[in-house]
Amino acid sequence: MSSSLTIEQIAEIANVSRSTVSRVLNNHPSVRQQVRDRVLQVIQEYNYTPQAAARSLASSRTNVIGLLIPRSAAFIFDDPFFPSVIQGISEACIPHGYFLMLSMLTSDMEQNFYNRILRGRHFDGIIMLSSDIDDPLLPLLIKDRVPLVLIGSHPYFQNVSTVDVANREGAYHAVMHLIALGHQRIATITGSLQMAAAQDRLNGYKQALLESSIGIAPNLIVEGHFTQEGAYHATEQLLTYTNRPTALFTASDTMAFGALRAIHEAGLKVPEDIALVSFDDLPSSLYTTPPLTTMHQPITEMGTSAVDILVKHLKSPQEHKPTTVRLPTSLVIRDSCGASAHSNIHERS
Amino acid sequence: MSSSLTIEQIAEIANVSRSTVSRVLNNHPSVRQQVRDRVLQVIQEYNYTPQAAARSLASSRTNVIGLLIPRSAAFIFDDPFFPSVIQGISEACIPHGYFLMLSMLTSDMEQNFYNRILRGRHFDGIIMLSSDIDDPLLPLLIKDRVPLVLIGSHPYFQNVSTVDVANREGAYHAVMHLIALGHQRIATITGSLQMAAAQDRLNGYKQALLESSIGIAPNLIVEGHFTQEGAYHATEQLLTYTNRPTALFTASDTMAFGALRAIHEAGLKVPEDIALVSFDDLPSSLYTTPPLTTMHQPITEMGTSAVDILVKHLKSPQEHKPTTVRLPTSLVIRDSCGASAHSNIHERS
DNA sequence: CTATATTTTGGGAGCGCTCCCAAAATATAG
DNA sequence: CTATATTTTGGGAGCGCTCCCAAAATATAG
Repeated sequence: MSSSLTIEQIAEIANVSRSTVSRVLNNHPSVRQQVRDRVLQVIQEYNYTPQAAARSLASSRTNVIGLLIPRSAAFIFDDPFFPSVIQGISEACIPHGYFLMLSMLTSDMEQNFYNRILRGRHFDGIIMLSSDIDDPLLPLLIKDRVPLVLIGSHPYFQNVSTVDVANREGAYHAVMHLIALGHQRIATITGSLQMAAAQDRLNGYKQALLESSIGIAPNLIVEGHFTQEGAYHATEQLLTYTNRPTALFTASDTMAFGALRAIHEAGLKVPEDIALVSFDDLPSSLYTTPPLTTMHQPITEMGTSAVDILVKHLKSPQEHKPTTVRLPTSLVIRDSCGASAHSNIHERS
Repeated sequence: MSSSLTIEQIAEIANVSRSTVSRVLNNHPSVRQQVRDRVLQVIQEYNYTPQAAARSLASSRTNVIGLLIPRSAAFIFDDPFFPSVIQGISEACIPHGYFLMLSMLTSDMEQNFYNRILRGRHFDGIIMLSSDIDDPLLPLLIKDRVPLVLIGSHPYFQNVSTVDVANREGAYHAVMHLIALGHQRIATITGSLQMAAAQDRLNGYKQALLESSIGIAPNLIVEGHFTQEGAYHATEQLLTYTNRPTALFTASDTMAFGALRAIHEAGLKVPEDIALVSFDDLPSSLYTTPPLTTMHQPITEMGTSAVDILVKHLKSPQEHKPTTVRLPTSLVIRDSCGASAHSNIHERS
């Protein structure tokens, strides 16, 4: 790579000291306008950019945010939910002047990661996505007071900044919608119950049934692990029952895709034979046959919001308090629930 | 964050010099085994990790690879192709000890990026994905001799390491498959013709027609911009013709999804009314109605391969020569082409 | 044994910044 | 005008490593 000038050389050309150039670079106010302009002009003319490593070493800041997803890359990209969050995070980093470092790890690598990356000070703070409830990394991060934002709340680490949606309430409304359409025998395919979001959505399902005086049938609750394949097999199982469910709530759109496939392959129709409501509102849920009725969650905004919280923490660490943001969900009614007369109505939840 | 020891302190504890610890950290051979063991034990015991910034400053290496995608994040994540490549890259970085920095930029940010990131030496080398033929960044990178690997070949910068598939040949075989099934009136929906892959696939389409003595009808070639929406509208247009095409080749699976939607909405059936062959073999192409016949390309391996080339370049820069890898494609025959008797046969191309 | 070659180790210098304190320049008060 | 307060600037020190050269330790030859 072509070598660049150093701050010292820029200073000499602009006829000021190293310190003054540094002040200009860091927007320090105490530089005369006239001097500042001259320095900026030299910087521009010589295309100078300070070297990240030198800056980091001197200031112990990196301007890098680590995105930590304790899952294999294969798993992450099976579900379009993750790319959407990453998009939100990536876009939000730019205006704040932060860079994004992506780390996907399986649990066996976590300890190693912790040492190499975190103690190596590769970044200033971490956004953690899709962690299991008992992920061993989380207590370590908290103990070491690493600036941290979780996407998806955690049941017992309360003192951490978190961005989340109202999972229980959302699931509750989704299932209530099916009940309002007259369904009584409603199955659910849950996500990995290791994850808080899956538990919360299952609880919303149960709450809706109980409040409507419909009993909870354990055999109508099947774990689908948040994957298409998992949901496919779960649906196959549900369809073997002689007393088949008339409606299904899947805890993610990706699982709805798997469920649809199993239902079609069984020669059944959605929503006529089995009504389907899901959770996520991924872009592609518009394009399934039939298009999905699904609980919209603002996935990209979750990413953006996490960056905003983390950056605020990093910029003024002394006045930092753990912040929790809960973004709203809203039911998007399309064809899969059988209420298509009301097509495209959004109900806030 | 909790503070860590420095190399100097580790050296003192292990009763050796700073230099010896450094040698152990960097696997330098000239350290007595006994001393090496003692140092390693101290490192382990005190959980020491060298600070990335200090290392970079002293060695002018960062151990970070930049993944540069000159597209908006929204565009990238519309097409599951990108996540798959990212997955391959991300997984390949780990065993080499490199970290991955993700940069998605729209073209108006490129100049700024170039200065801030590249001159700031945030990384040792770059993998560039999905660049337009006339992307202004590419000549800059080449001129500055930045270690670089392109995913997707470039028509006139020949002297760059590249990972690619045989796009023209793949498209040729895909279209030949339709011709072999008896189709004569075959349309194609192309990607952004700004991109080499789109041009190559279009050329493969043309070659197949010409070699089979089928004329090229300009109104059967429509640009779909590699997006679902673009292909949806392109298909709508194709379906208005009184002399409708009997077969369609879409240059990406994501575009096939859009085409399928338009065809279904027009009340037509695939493959009965219109046969469809596509390019990519994304995981979800298995789950469309009907499942897609599509030219498989090893997307994840493209990412892995790019990392391997780049790392080899970085580790021994003096013996580096631009390397080109062309990965094979193979036709996966499912139902959308109407040849389902032969279902699941793979033809190498 | 000694002289020489080889292996192993230590420490100075330097990478390019920021931070802090003191000095210089300038503004303000009287 | 001078004395003092305030703003602006300069430079030393230091961040924690690697790299290089020279010194020390050890192996080998005779």
